[in-house]
Amino acid sequence: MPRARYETVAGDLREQIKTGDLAPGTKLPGEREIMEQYRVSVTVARAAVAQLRHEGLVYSQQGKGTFVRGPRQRVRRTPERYQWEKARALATEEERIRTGAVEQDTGLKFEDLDFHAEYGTESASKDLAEAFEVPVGCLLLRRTYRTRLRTEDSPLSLIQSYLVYDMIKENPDLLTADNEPWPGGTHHQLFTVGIEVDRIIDDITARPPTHEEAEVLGLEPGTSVIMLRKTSIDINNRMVELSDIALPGDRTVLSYTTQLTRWSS
Amino acid sequence: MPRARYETVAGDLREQIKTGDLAPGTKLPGEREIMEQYRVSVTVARAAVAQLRHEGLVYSQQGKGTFVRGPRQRVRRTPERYQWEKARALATEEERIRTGAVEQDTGLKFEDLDFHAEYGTESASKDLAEAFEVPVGCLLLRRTYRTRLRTEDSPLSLIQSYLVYDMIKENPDLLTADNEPWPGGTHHQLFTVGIEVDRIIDDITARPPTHEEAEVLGLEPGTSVIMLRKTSIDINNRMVELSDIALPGDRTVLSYTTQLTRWSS
DNA sequence: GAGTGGTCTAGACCACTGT
DNA sequence: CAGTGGTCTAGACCACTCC
Repeated sequence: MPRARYETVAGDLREQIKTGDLAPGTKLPGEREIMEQYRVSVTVARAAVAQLRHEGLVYSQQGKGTFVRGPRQRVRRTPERYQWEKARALATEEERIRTGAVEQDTGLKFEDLDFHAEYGTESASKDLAEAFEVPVGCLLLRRTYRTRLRTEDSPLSLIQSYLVYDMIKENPDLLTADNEPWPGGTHHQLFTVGIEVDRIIDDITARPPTHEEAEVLGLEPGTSVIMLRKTSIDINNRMVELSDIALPGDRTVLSYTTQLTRWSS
Repeated sequence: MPRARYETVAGDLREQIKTGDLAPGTKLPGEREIMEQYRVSVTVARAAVAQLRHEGLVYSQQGKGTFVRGPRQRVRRTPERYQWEKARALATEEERIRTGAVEQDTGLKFEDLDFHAEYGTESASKDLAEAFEVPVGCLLLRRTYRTRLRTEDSPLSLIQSYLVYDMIKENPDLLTADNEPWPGGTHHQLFTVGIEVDRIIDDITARPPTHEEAEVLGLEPGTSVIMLRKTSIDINNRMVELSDIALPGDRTVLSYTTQLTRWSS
C-alpha cells in the first residue's frame, strides 16, 4: 500500500490529533519543521496540512501558525419555531414588533444582530417551477435575508425565499424590502393576502460552501453548509412559499422529533 | 482587491461552469493547457482546479481529465420509516424476514446490497454518557453497520449504534453479530427484552468526511457528510438507543414535515 | 505512445504576527 | 526583527487511460 508522502505526513499528524497528543488549540509543527522532520519539500508539507484543513481538523492563521480545531458551539434549530412563528402572526402589532424569530433561536437581542433583506423578482427556473407547480418562467418574488452576529463574525444563515408574484401582489407592501423586518414575519405577510399555512416540509442536504457562501458567511475550508429547503403548503394544498436556507454545518444542529404510536393502549 | 493567481484562474473557470459554457460532464482544459492560457506554473494551475474540486464543482480522473459535476440522484429519507419499522416489529417472523428497512428506502432488492454488521463493547465516553444519562465508563454495546450498493460503489450509510449493555444483556442473542441482519430490526430486538420505543429524535449536522469515512464510503473531496444522531426514547422516558449515522451529503435528502395547527376551526 | 492528472524537489519572495 | 503561513516558479518523474 504505497501512499503518497504527503498522505503519510497527514496521517501521522491526524493520528496525533486523534490520540490527543495534539490537543485542541495546540499549535502544529510549522512548515519548516515538518520539512525537516519528515525530509520533504515545502509542497509536500503544505499538502499534508492542507488535507487536514479540508477535513476540518485544523485551521491556519498567517503569521501565527496552524492550530487544532476544537468542537464548536452549535445553534439548535427545531421545527417548533414554525408553530411559534405561525401563532405569532395573530398577535397584536406591539407584540409582533417586540419579538423576532432569530432571537427565539439564539436567545440574542435584536441589537446584536446584523439583519439584511433584499427584494427582487426572478423568472422561475425549471427547479423552482416544478416545486411551485407553475410554468417555467413564471414571475417570482425573490427575497434574500442575511443574519450575522455583530459581535463576533459568526454568521447564522443565508436565506433565499421565493413567493409566486401573482399570489401576493394585491398587497403592494409585500413587494419591497422597505418594511423589513416585517413584524410577524412571513406568516403575517401571507395573512394580509388571505393565506394560511397548513404544513411545512424541510428537505435537508449538505455540501461544501460555494465561493459566494464562503465569502458572505465567512466560512472556511474544512466546513460544510447544511442546505435546508423549506416548503410551505397552505390549507388549500398550494405551495405558497419556498426558502433555500444555507446554515453553517459546524455551528448548527437541526433537531426533529418523531412521535410513534403505541403498540398497545 | 489583489487576488492570488490561482484564485483568478479558479474564478474564471467557475464562471464558465456557472454560465453553462462548461456544461456538466464537459472536460475542463488540462493542466498544461491552463498553464499556457493563463501563463502560470503547474502549481498554480493545479491549485485552481483543486479549489473547484473541493467546492464539489468538478472531479478529476487520472489519465482522463477533469470534468464538470452534474447534480446527483438522491435517496430520500423520511421519519415515516421509523413508524414503519416499529410496526414491523410486531409482524410475523416470515413477514419480518421478507422485508428490510434499507430496501424500503431505496426500492432495491436485498441481493443488491452489501450489508455488513460488527458488534463490540465500549466504555461510555463523556459525550455518550451524557446522552444516555449514565456514568462515564459505563459499558455499552457498539454495533457498526455498513450498507453499500454492490453494483455501483454508491455507498448508502455508515452507522454506529449504541445500546446500554445492562439494559439488553438478558437476551444473549442480542450480543453478537451472528444473528444480523436481525429480522424486524432494532425495534424487534428491543421488544425481546421488553422495551418499547416512544419517540425518536433526529439531530442533524454536517461536516467534511473524515479520512476513514472517505475510505469506507468512497467519498471524494468536494462532498460533505450529513451526520444524523438518532436517539430513541422508550415509553418510560429512558434513552434506549443512540445511532450516529453518516450519510453522503450529495446523495441524500432528509425530509421532515411539520403539521401546524389551524388559526380557526 | 500520447495525453492526462498525481506527486515531488529546491528553491524564491511576499504578507502577516509577534516581540 | 524573526518566525509563521501563502504564493509561485520551472522544472522532473510516475501512474493511469485510451488508442
